[in-house]
Parts: sequence; C-alpha cells; structure tokens
Amino acid sequence: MARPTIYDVASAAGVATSTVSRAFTNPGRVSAATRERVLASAAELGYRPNPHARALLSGRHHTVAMVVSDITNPHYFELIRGAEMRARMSEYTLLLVNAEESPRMEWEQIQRLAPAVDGFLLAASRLPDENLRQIADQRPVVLMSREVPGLASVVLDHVEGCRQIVAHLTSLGHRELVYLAGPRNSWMAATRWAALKEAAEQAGTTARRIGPFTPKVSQGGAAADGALNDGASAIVAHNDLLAIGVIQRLTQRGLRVPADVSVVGFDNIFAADVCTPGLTTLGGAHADLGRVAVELLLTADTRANDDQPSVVLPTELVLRGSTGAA
Amino acid sequence: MARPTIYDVASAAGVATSTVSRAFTNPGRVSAATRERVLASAAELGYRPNPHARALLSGRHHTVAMVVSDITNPHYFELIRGAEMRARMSEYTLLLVNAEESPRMEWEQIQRLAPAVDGFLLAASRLPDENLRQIADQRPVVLMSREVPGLASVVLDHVEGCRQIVAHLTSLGHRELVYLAGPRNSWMAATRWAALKEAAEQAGTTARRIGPFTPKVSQGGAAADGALNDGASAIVAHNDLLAIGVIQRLTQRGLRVPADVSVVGFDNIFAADVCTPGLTTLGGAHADLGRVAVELLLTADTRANDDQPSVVLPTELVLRGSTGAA
DNA sequence: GTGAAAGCGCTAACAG
DNA sequence: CTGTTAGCGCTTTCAC
Repeated sequence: MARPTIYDVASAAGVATSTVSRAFTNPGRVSAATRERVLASAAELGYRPNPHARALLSGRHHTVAMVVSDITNPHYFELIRGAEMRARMSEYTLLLVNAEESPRMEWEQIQRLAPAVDGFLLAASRLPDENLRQIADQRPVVLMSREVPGLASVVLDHVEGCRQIVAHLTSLGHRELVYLAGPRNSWMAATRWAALKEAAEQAGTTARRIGPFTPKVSQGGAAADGALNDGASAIVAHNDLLAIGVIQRLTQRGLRVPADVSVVGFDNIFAADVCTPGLTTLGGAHADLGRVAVELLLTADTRANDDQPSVVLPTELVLRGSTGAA
Repeated sequence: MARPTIYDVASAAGVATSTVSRAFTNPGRVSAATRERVLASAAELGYRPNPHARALLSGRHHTVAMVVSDITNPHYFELIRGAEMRARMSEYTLLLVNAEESPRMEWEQIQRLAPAVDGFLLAASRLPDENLRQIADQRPVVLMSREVPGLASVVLDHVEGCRQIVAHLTSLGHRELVYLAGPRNSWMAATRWAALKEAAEQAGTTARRIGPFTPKVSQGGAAADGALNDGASAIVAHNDLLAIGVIQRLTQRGLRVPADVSVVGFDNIFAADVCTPGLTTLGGAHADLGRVAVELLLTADTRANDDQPSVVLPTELVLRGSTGAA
C-alpha cells in the first residue's frame, strides 16, 4: 500500500486534514481529546509526514548541507561528526557534500542544493570571498576554518597556535624553520603562513616558505626533499598528512627525526598518534568546531549581511616524538 | 527578491509553465527555438528548479541516504567517498547519517528519511534481518558489509580473506590463534569468526574467540590482556582500530610484535600503514564497495523482494611488520 | 476548537 | 509542438 497521508489519518480519525496537521505541528491549538484520537490513528496507519510537502510550503527543510573541500582528509572526520551530532540534536539532517578541492564543483553543488536546505556549513571552502557572499545572500552560511569579513565563521586560533609552535621550536634551539605550504587557494594555508611568519619574527627566528603542496602523504616526498634543500632544522607542514609523508621520506633518506630534523603538523589526526615517531602537531577540539558551526547556523540570524559572529576556538600543541633539540 | 519560479520564467519567455518544465526535463519534446528562449530567460532570472516541488510530484528525489553504524570509524571513509563519487556521477546527492552503533537510532533515522530519499545504503547495519526487510518493503535498499537473504548487498570476500590470514599465519608457524570479536550484534563480527574458525579447522590450527569488544583503540588494552591470557601466539583483531590498540598495549607490557606475538587486523585503514610496526591487515577496495553499492541502488530494481544481487568483492591481505614467525 | 479551501513549485495527462 | 488543467502532501488563512 502507498504511504498514508494526512487524508487517510483524517478520515480514520473522523476529522479534517487541517486538524491532523495541527495535531502534529501545533499541539496547543487542538483539544487534547481530538489530538489523542488523531495521534492514535496516525500511529495505527504508520503515518509519517512527507518532508517535501512540508518543505515546499513552509520553506523550512530541517536539513543543513555541509560542504567539505576534500572528504578523504581525515581532518574533517571530527568536524563532520561534531556537526552531525549537533544537527541531530535539533532533529536536523546533515547532508554531506564533497567538493574534491574543486571550486567549480563546490559552487555548482551549492547552487543545486540551495533551494533544498536551510543553510550551508562550508568547511575550508576554496571559493573566493565574493562567491561566498553571494551564497550568504541566498541562504544562511557558516564558514569553518575560513574567515570572510561579514560572514559567520568558526575557526581555531591559529595565531596563538603558531606562536606555540614557534615557542616550542625555539626553546629546542631551532633558529630556522621552513613551512611547507598548503594549496594555493586555501585560506588556511595563507593564514598559517602569515601567523607562523609573524610569530617567527617576534621570536627572532627565520621562517621560509616552500610549496604549495597538495596536503597528502604522497606529496611528502617532494616536500621533504625541498625542505632538506632549504637547510632548515625544523619543518612545519601544512597538515598532518603531509607531515607524515615528510617523516617517511626523511627516514627513507637516512635522516633521523627528530635528531636531524624536527617535524610539526597541523590537525592532530588519529594517525599522528600512531606513526613513528609520534607527530607533534597543533590540534584543537575539531568536533566542537563542527558542533559550534551548526549551533551558529541554527540559532543566529546568519542571513543578515553584517556583524556575523566569528567564533575562535583554542588550539593545543600536542607534543610527541617528532620534535627535539636542534 | 524571492527565488524565481517557472511562472516567472514562463511569462518572461512568453510560454506556458509546462513548456518551461519540458525544456528542462524533456528537451526533446520542445522545439529548439523555444527551448533556447526558455533557457535564456531562465538563466537571466537565475532560475533554479525547486527539488522539493519536483520530488513531491514525481516521487524521485535524486538523493540516497547512507546510514553508517559508526561514523568515527575510519574504515567507512573510503566507503563514503566511493559512494559519494558514484552518486554524484548520476547527479544524486548523498545524505550521510550516523547511527552511533544504536539500532534504535538507526531505525528512527531511516523511518524519518524514508519519504525523502530514493533509497538506502546501509553500512554494517546493526538492525535485525526482519527490520531490514521492512525497510526494503518501503524503499530500495543495498546492504554494505552485511548479507541478508533476499536483499541486495555488497561485501568483501571474508571467507577467502580469512583463509589467506590463516594460511599466512600457519606458514609462519603459528598453531594457535585467538580472535578478538567485534560488537555482539555485528553481522561482520559473526561472519569473520565463522570464516576464521572454518579456515583454521581446515588448516589443522586452533582458533579461539574472546570478546566481544567495542572496536576502538581504547579497547585494545583489555583485548590484548585477554589474548595474552589465552596464550595464543597470533592475534586476529576484529578491525584495525582494535589491532592498533592491542599492539600499543602489548608494547607497553614489554612484549615485542611480532617476535613474541603476531597481530592481524581488518580494513586496512590509513593508520595501519603508519603505525609501528606496520599492521598486517585484510584490506580490499573499499571505495569500490561504496561505488558498487550506489550502482546497485540506482540501476537494479532493488524494490522487489527476491533474488537481489549480492556482490562479493575480493580482499587482499596486506603484509606489514606486525606478523612474523611464531 | 475545528473545517473548508487556497495554494507552495512543479509535472503529467489531455487536448489542441 | 505547446497550452490548459489537475493535482503531489501539507500548512495556513479564514470562517464558523
């Protein structure tokens, strides 16, 4: 049999469809008695409201889309998990979309989904600021690991985090460090480099940048070779994946980590804890980041185009075996 | 301004709404000239079809829901990625849902989503066969890493895989092995144990089972202690996460892997390659598994209740440092 | 407190 | 080849 509708429930309960509708969405405006009756027939028939019909009329879909620039990056797992949990707490569905590092693909997916979701969570978006603003004009948007003036965002405190990295490295005696840059159009890559350079200058240390590199383990080889060529005693990689690749290549070339070279990553992914040596990395409560982002999307009026909240979450430098005295 | 509808496009192009509709969904049944005109006005107005309205009428949503029993398990990442890619190839959206190992939560989410999606991908479902059949009565369903008579499914060939594991271990001289079981209501856990036991018997080896254990790194401690107590020289853990936890605990207790004990996992997650020693594990093309599952869901008539295709994909035993001579 | 009726945006007959 | 006309399932005025 076809899925029952409010009409079926209405006739079963001997009331009008509008009463059935109210019994579900506006319990206060129906007498307790009829409400009981309606709910009973509904349960008996196995009635479930059709989300599309509801959305068509109300414009609310109880769905948020999370667009991730590269779903294969373990870094996002915690973000996704946090977002998913918070969304479900409010009975929202999380729609996951992978942009595969392609701005064009990201844009198209967003445009396609725009009429069907209540808002967007954009994780490490590769889109230019202007496009992001256009999207925010249509739907509420919360940026994750990305800041754009005027738009709501949640990020980790990389300025402070990079200061911690530099402090840690200089305390170990390192005087020159090289940063292995992330993708060219990554805001995060630019931010990390700026913060690192700034922190290095204040600490009287030299920081150079090479790259960009695609932040994958497989790129660690090229990155490591470049870094060695640079001659620095400490390497700060754009993320843990790249850092792990670097360590592998270094070891392969007969160098010892951290005796010969120290390596630092970003994100504190699971593998950072199990690789050898353990990877010193700048972590943070990524699940919280996902949680807060959904919170913002659901509660704040992210539609308005000014003074959106920008939440900055603390980082923590997780010390493991990959860093040591220069 | 509110989002333009087909009415806006129709009046702008000087045609009827149905013509606009056809221009988009049935290009062949409109003259090239009018089609051009419609598309031009649509583009000018920035018109986008409303998926809800379309779904309400047609019953097709171009969306498939993938329900994952525990999204924090890295094993699923590849599945998700493969499914996402295949879905997008057909312009389908992947809706990701986390069941957090709770059958009740899984059931509720599925019921809620049923009217809004074209089908379900159920990864390692914790639901009893009967519930799964009920779901399949409502919507097309493809099971991943789970088999139920009469339902479509995609699984890795664990029978052959376990044979490979046992062959590998016996060739190294191991005569007793212990299996650290996964969750109680996990079909995969039962399947692996059955296949392992069978293969062990045929090889003239002893296999015992202890557990169940929640397949997380944190449970590796208890699992390792239990295994040591058992006295076996080789440990086969329900998955890589558990195996890694076991190795950590073993090392902590002063044992050497693989000199004192060999450890084998399942899934070949990323961390298995970077931990020390590298983890010997039964892998397979997990992305393919996701890909094939979506393929099945989209092409096969999974609605009918008999003779559904059950695809079995090959496994590969990835040898790393965690296994050695007894 | 409850019912009748009008749509939300779109598609699918059915005519022409 | 194109226009007219019903709805899809639900919510929401507006009466009663």
